Amino acid sequence: MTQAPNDKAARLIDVARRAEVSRATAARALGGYGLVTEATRERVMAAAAELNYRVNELARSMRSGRSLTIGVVVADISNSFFTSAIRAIIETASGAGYQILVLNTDDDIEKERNAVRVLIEKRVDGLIVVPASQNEIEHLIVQSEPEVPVVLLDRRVDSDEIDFVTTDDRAAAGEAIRHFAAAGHVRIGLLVATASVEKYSPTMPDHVVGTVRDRVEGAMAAFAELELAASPQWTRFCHSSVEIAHEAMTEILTSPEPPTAILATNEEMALGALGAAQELGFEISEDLSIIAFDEAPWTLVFRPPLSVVKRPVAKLGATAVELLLKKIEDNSYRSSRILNAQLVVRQSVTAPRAR
Amino acid sequence: MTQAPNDKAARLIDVARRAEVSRATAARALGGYGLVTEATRERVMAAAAELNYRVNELARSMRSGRSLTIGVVVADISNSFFTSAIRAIIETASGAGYQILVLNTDDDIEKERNAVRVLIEKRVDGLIVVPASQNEIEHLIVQSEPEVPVVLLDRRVDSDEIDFVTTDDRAAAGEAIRHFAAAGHVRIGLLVATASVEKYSPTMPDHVVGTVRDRVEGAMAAFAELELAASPQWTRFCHSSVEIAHEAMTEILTSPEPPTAILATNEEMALGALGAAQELGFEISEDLSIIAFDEAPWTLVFRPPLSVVKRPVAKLGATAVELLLKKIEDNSYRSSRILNAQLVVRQSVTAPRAR
DNA sequence: CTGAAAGCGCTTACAG
DNA sequence: CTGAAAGCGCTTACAG
Repeated sequence: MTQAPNDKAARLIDVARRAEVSRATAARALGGYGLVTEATRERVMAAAAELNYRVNELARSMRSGRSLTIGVVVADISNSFFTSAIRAIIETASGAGYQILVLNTDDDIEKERNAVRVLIEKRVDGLIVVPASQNEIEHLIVQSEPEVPVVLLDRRVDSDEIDFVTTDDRAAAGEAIRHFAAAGHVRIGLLVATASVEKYSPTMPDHVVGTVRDRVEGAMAAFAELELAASPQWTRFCHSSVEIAHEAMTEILTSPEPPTAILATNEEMALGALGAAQELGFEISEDLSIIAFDEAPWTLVFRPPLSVVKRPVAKLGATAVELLLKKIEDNSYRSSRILNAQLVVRQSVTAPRAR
Repeated sequence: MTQAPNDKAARLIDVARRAEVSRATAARALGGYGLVTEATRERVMAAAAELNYRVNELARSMRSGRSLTIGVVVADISNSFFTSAIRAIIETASGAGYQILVLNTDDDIEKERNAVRVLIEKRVDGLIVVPASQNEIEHLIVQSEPEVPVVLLDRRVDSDEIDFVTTDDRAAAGEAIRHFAAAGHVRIGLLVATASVEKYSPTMPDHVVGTVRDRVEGAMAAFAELELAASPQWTRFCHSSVEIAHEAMTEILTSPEPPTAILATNEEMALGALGAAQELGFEISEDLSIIAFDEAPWTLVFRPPLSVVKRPVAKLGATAVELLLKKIEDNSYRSSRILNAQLVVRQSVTAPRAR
């Protein structure tokens, strides 16, 4: 009777030998499928336990053609919004027996391409991607035959060929602007995070992802509707980093006629805006009202508590996984979701100080 | 001449046939090893490109016995400290050709056991773990034959058998306490995060991880040295959540003789402490001085800017990977690291208000 | 320089 | 109810 060699992990065949059955029978007993007598099953289980047998999922995946692994390509793992999404993704996926391979791109399209390639080589069953660019998306479409299902998270692009899960940021941005206007603001600025620019710029760069465009257009539509001016003087498109947002905000606030309110489209923008404003001696809400996208945990504890656009981040992540799993089941399945975002009014917006 | 079937991914054999060579030759050309004539190599590369060939890493891993994957089991992916560590882990690992499988445990020991089992079944080459418990660590030691190398991140346990990378939190906690004392504080409280308690408790639970003990002992040693009382009245051991820290802090601050200073051992504790203090009308620094572990991005923008114990989080993550890779190379390699932490003095500590 | 063949550890039709 | 055998897609000694 052969024992498992001591220096190697026990294999199915070691278990089978110890239980004195064939590999097929051992596999059936262990897998809990097919027909096995109770006595045989117990013998196999005992042998497996004694040998501390762990199935080799690599081999299983080879055979079955499914790796039970989902690749997640995220633009910015430092951002707490994406972290929360990843948390939900991990939870939902592991509930369905899938594990998560995470790659970070820092919004670099080259890293994104590379990440997708690596994940496909690892034979992930599907991909959840927060894309860096609106137009450089070939690697997300034609990646391989057979197609690996892809769902975009948070950001959508203009291709009909890729499904996405995002929030209604157009409406949310409009609501934020209307909230500022209702408080009496007429000079309202935008600090917009986008991967499409190196540092920052007063005009919208080409090829920003749909989500960024939505936010800007939502704001612009509200400006038009309220007959408010939207001056490039008050707006900056920034690479998503606190430092760059800080610089951009400093420029805005030191301009001749600075805005009295600012909409920051993510956590980094908010942190940069707040840092710059405080550095220049602006009191938040009295001198500068602010609304930030995403309910980062600190926004509640900040004084004054920040009014935020709250997006259902856990649901976003969970929905992306659910959609992806359906696409994995049925490769012709197509569906995208737009979840509602909601303005949470706290205390960072007040009437502008009389001049 | 056979073509790759249209509905399936091209395999090595499809490339080989198209280039009219054997699989062995195609593999050598593609892999860039062994001997191949330039002409053959080009033919193979061309065929691979035409068929959009992607090597199947699953098969490669089976054959080579290395999955080029590292498993990361993290206790709390919402905590920005761990997120930053993961970021560094991903970066360092992918630089060395390894990918990262991330599982989250919410500090639940059962989830941790399960995570380790799943990762071993996926045949990860090594494991980086932020362990939930000090004593329930069998699953980290005897997990399988041959042993899968493990490096603990941030938290260490008392076993000599497991390597770890952590920071010198004993010294850091002592320094924080001395800083409070130097400002004139005599009633100093501790808000200590630990997975070893359901909600919160004034006494140290059994089996807290070494890192937690270090922080407490570092503080206690400083108290003794300074001849300061350490009252359980001012201290709570909390499950690592903002809500629970908030509750615990409320209890502390509403006690007859509340502390004038508080050391919060992570981001959640800090957020909870701040929330509770503000809710009760305590001015931060005037009524309650505070030092928090870890330099979360918001601590700089908070008013007053928070004094923090800054730990080299990126280096922690990178070092864990480096150490793990060495252990993967040489399974007898043993090494642990304790990196320096540093008190960053900002403005959240001032003299206690005269009573 | 190139190819035939074995083998990594599984699962699953097929036969009995 | 159980087993012998093929095959998933690679790589690598071995032979030529």
